[in-house]
Amino acid sequence: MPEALLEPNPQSFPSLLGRPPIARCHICTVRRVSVCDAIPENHLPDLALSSTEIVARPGTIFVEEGQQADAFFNISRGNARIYKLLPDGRRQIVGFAGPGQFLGFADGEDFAFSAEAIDIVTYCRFSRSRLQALRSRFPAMEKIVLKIATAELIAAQQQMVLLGRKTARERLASFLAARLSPAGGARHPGESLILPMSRTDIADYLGLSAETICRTFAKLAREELIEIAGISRIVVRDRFALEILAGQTVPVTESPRRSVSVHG
Amino acid sequence: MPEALLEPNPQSFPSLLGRPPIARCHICTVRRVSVCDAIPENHLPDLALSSTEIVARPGTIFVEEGQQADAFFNISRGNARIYKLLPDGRRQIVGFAGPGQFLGFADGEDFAFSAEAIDIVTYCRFSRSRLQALRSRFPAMEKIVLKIATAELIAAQQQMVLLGRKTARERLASFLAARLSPAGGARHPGESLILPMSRTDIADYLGLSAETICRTFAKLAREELIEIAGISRIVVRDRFALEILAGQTVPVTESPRRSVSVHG
DNA sequence: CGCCTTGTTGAGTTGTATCAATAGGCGTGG
DNA sequence: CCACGCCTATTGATACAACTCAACAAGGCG
Repeated sequence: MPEALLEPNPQSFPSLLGRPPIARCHICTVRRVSVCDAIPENHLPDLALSSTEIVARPGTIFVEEGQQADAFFNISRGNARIYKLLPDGRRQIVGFAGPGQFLGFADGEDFAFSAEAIDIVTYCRFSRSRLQALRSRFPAMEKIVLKIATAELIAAQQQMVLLGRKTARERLASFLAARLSPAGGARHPGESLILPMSRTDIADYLGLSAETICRTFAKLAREELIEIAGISRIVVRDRFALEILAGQTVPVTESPRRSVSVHG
Repeated sequence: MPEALLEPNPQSFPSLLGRPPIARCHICTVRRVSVCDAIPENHLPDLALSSTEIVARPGTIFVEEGQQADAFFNISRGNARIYKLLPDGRRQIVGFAGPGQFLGFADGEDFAFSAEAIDIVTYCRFSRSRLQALRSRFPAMEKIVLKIATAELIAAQQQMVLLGRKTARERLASFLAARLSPAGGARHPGESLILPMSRTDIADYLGLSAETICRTFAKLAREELIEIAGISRIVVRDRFALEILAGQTVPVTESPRRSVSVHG
């Protein structure tokens, strides 16, 4: 692995990446799309001093379910899987976190999820008390945090529909459709998607087996909705068909039918 | 239906229930377990004037997915199903809301869920702007709202594990276990549960068919984990076995195994 | 007392999981 | 530069949990 930046430390380590910490937030590429956007430009040095930048190599578990929830995290580079385990090891991935993603919502004392680096992940760690202080000083941050929690809740409910009521085909279509550029955006004839996670990760996210993911990818490719352009690159050939399959369109106003058959 | 309180209005209607509105919050039975707990006693009249109390009869859809999200709701009596629909009518219930429950989190302009009364539901409606005003005046409310959103997010992630990775048997056990009095509480030899929702509701909540719910109830009863003491009353005979089945116990610290077989 | 909705049970089907074997990528070392 | 080893992906064969369809029972209400 050509990671000149990484130390022998087996897990992860604080890193200044060669820059004075006080300027870190000024040059942060995800600041404007993260919680940190709540902090005015002239207070960025405070923000930098309130957090620690950490690099985690692939496979590093940097948040663990059951551990004391004493910090929040903001990912600046790379991708992580967020998951929960059953006692016998069955895994459900509840989300993937990429650049700009805020992590750390906890109900009680402990984290209810684990987070593991998929590729090389760089993130900032805020101790709970430091973030608390920032939230008091900058009320905008309180609002942004609530906004993030709300958005995650809505997304989680959407995922419940997927897990509870969609077929394998519909699940994979939903997964791909959600990763395309925002709906209504430019409709390129073939939009390319990079999937940093493994087939097993996708399976554990969609509540399926890795084999079913493979087979369903292959089927969608045979039907020319997508093209498998590499192990982690998918070209979307028919975005419209994919979105219809995903069933994201708002249902018409009509009295709800219960327990509708999928196969009828 | 012996509902002397209900008017001919087919949907729902504002109601003062014969009391001056200004005193409504003082006598509210769920105030201390809801967002309203953030308002000091001496400001309760303001709270009462900021909201409208409404009664909805069974089957009334009082929040509809896609409608403009211009209000929040707090249930004071009764039970509602919170659900999302797919275009062909398949339904996923994302939660049941009972007394004290706060509703109305929305990401964008519109509600992402519908809410329908199961039994007679009494709720208070706060227009978005009124609640905004209250949140500005009483910072404690902002904190409570965030706390509620966080708790819902954690619960939603837990439900994703259920929908994505548990068997029918485990799902039903989880459903029942979650409805028992808090873990570690008094372990009555036979705790009685009242389920206000139908088998079909339970099915749409657990991502199963109504038939599977019936059969699984029957099986758990044959094995004497529970007793079916009426169409909506379940007596839990072996709480411990139920909780083990549910798999709520925190997993041991161990490297996660992916895609573990359930049947092996 | 009979209608109508909801719940229960049975029989058969099927989507997806499991088990198994092969193929493909990629880094390491000869 | 190619062979080897290891891990992930893919494809095939089979099994089974849960679904669908269907018939009947139970309960509530007019």
